[in-house]
Amino acid sequence: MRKSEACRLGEHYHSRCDILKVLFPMPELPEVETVARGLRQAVLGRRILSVALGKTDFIDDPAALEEHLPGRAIEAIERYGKFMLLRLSAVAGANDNHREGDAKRASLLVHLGMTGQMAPSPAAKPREKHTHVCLLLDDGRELRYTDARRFGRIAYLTEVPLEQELTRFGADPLEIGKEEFVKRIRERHARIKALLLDQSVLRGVGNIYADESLWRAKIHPSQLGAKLTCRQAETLWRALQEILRKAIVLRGSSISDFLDAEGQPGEYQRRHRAYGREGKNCQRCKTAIRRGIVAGRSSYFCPSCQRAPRGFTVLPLPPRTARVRSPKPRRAS
DNA sequence: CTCGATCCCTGGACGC
DNA sequence: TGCGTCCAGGGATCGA
Repeated sequence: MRKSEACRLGEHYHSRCDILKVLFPMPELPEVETVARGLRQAVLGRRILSVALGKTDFIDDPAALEEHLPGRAIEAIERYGKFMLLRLSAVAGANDNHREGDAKRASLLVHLGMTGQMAPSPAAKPREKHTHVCLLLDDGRELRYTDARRFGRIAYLTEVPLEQELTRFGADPLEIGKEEFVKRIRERHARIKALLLDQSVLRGVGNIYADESLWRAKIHPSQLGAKLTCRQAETLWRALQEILRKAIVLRGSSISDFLDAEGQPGEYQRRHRAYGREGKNCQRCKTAIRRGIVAGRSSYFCPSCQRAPRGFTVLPLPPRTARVRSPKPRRAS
């Protein structure tokens, strides 16, 4: 239940990466979609034999995992916003329907938080540091969840609680229609950046793709939703969809540092136009991209293309030291 | 309704 | 080289 050193799993650190072991620094919709697709290919149909847990403070009900996962097969893997949904079979041979839901279908809800990773691994392979959930599969592999910061979340949910859980979220940004999007944005007085990040408005958008779509649509993150023109809101809708679709095709945004070995991390970070580009030129107008805090998050924007509402505070550019930023000279591998 | 502050947690960046 | 400090960031929560 709590962080007990006693139930800590292995501390070995091995950084060989399979194609599935990609570190996404902040998984949003495209990254989660990428992981879900990989898992679908790798573990669909496998049955869970047993469960081993490490730290469990990010798991809703750890005991429920140990009790209810063994014996179930992974029947489907879906993405819901930034969540992955592992659909599990009913327990084989159990047909006692007096046990409310427990023998029926259920799901494992997984949120990767900031640093979560989920990937299969040979059971014999030493567990990486911060591995907190290991699901032994019927093919001799383990489906492992590792998460250094434990900002993620894992929950075992039967059908009704799952439904209740999912109703808290807004529309999928790739599915929402233009009119609906425009309406939802323009009826709100919050800042557009806050609205894009609000999972009950849209599910799956995070800091990177919010900034990228706002840059593309030439809208300042601090602008109020209600103050957008219909035209602006429509442009934003289109920008958001195009960017998310492209990012999925490019397997999301990962960190260039991690691009080594045979891993095929995302490529979308190369396409970032605003996010993380403070001080660099806007690729439309050459003005230096700036940073400010909106909705409590770092927000990157072009002060020229994206006109700020009155009273917005831009953060001063950091001292430009000799930031040659050579990507880690070399690494013995 | 909306906002900001606070907490969770760790690794990486930075300063000395 | 090593240590201390600061900070990011998704989300929940609480008070203003």
